[in-house]
Amino acid sequence: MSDFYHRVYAVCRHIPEGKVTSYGAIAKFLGSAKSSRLVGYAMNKSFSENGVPAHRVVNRLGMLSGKHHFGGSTLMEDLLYNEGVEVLDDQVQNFKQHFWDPSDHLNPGDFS
DNA sequence: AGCGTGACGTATA
DNA sequence: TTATACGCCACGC
Repeated sequence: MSDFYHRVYAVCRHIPEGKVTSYGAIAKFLGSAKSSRLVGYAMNKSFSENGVPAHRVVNRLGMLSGKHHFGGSTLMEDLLYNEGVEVLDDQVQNFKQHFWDPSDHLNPGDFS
């Protein structure tokens, strides 16, 4: 639980369906605001983990920057769309509306 | 123990 | 406004 990766996974698992968040938001929530890249890096590794909805994590623009890592198919879009998130041209529509900020719903102490 | 890496984010030109 | 540059830092080799 003290591992950065593990904390990232934990936060991701808490993302509700139909919601998305950003790498930066997660990084900030974990206390390493400048380690947003690590979050993405961690997501990559998350494929070996179970229950980590990596498709609900996009960059701060709501862009599916990681879809290429989902096999290059529309899998990521499909997953999101299936949860009620509109996706067009690799971008989440109404991103602000679907955005879910960890720091607004989770207690940082639970991840210490 | 040092070096390269990256699904980001922000600052400049 | 679009394009490029660079800082960031945990992880794996």
